[in-house]
This record gives sequence, C-alpha cells and structure tokens, in this order.
Amino acid sequence: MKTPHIPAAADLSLTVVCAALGDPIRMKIVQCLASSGEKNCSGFEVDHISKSTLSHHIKILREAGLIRPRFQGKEHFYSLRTEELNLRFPGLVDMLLTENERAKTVLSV
Amino acid sequence: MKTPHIPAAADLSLTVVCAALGDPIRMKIVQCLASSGEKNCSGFEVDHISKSTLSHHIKILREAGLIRPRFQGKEHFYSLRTEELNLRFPGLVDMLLTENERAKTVLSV
DNA sequence: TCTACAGTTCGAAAAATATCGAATTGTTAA
DNA sequence: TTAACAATTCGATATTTTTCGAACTGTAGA
Repeated sequence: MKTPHIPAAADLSLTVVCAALGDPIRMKIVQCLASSGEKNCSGFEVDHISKSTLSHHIKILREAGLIRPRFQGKEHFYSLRTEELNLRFPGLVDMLLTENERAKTVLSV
Repeated sequence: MKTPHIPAAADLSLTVVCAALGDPIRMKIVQCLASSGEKNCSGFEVDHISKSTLSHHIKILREAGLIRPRFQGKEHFYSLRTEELNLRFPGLVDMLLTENERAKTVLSV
C-alpha cells in the first residue's frame, strides 16, 4: 500500500480547494465528513454513481488537501482535515458545517 | 440595456460559488475586488486573455452571485457583493481578503 | 451622423472534467 | 489457496468548460 500524497497545510491553494468543492457530489461528501467525522466510501450519502467515479472524486478531494485517508483492513476511512483547514483557511470548515445544517433545515421546513 | 440577473443572498449556492472561485482568473478578479472596491474590466489585473473570455468569467461570477455590476456610461463597474456574501456565507469575504494579503506576502518575501 | 470605445454575445475549436465498466491491488476470512 | 470484498487504476467516451475572433449593442464625443 503506497501512501498517497497529502499536501501540507501551508501548501494548500484556495483556488484548488474551491475547485474541489465546486462539484455537488464532492460538496456533499465534504459536508458529510464535516458533520459526522470519519466514513468509508459506502458511508457517503451520494446516489447513483459508480465506485470508480466515487474514487475519482475522493482523489480530487485528497489532492486538494481537504480530506485524509486512514487505512484499516480492506476499508479506507476518510476524514476532513479540520485542524489543517482551520489553520490555513479559518472559517472554511465552519462554513461547510453551517451549510450542511442549512441544507437540512431548508429541506425539512 | 437589459439588467442582468443578480440572485438574492438567500438563493446563493455554496457549490456554485465555489465552482466560480475554482478558476485562477476568477479568483484573481474576486480578490482584486475584495481588496480594492469597484473596478471595470480594464482594472482587473489578469494577463493575456481576450475580452470575450474576460466577459465570460465576469458572467460566471455575476450569476454565482459574487459580483454586482454598475453601469456608468460605456463602462461597467463591478464590485464584490460583500454585504450579501457576509450574510449568506459569513467568513467567505474575510477568507478572500486574507488570501489576497497572503499572496502578496508570499511573493514579496 | 459617424466614429471610437467598453463590453457582451455568438459560434466554433480546444482543453479539461466526469462518468463508466473492466481489470487490478490489497485485505480478510473460509 | 481460494473466494469475497473494498477500493483504486486504466482506458474510453461523453459532457462541460475555457478560449478565441468576429459580430453586435449601447454610449459618448467629434
């Protein structure tokens, strides 16, 4: 298992991060992780996409520096890089959390 | 002159906003406006793109709800929708300002 | 009215991205 | 060792985005 590249906090680019968040599936994954910690691929509540497509989106999020993998057996658990993101882009994670709450509220009202 | 559509603060989508910011030219324009108020097309410090391409990027920023035009004579002045953005996505404009400062610092050191 | 100017729109081409199924890697359990 | 499973990678295709030049719109001044 070769460990994938995870950029350091200082190397993150806001443009690259925004591009990664600028896709509905990836935004969903990130908000999911922001609100409820660690999940593996089957835990993301995304619908009707193949596993190869999901893997592609995960790679983009990882390379942008938004998420971090943890390997346990045959599962890959992903989590948001909250501390690094708070350091490099203060307010971003809060924004994602707020947005996630808002999405729930707007739909349920 | 037909007035272009400007979405209300409540209608802004974080995904759409991030997609708009996920392009280096558009990120540059937005940071430029965040740091120094109103500008027309010739005021954005972007290099080597045709005016039709610039116009295209401006349209995406406008439709995402990030910028607002003001028409004066033959010039179109654009500004960041700071108040609305602070209402809908608290922390976003600060992040853009911080990033703009950081870019200057990193380059000049 | 004519011309110049600022900017947008149109249409086409190029480049990038998203998507999928099949093949592959690595892990665990039978 | 074999099979099942989780996930990634590969190769191809479809879709979207970026980009440009040309044509167009609206404004101001000669």
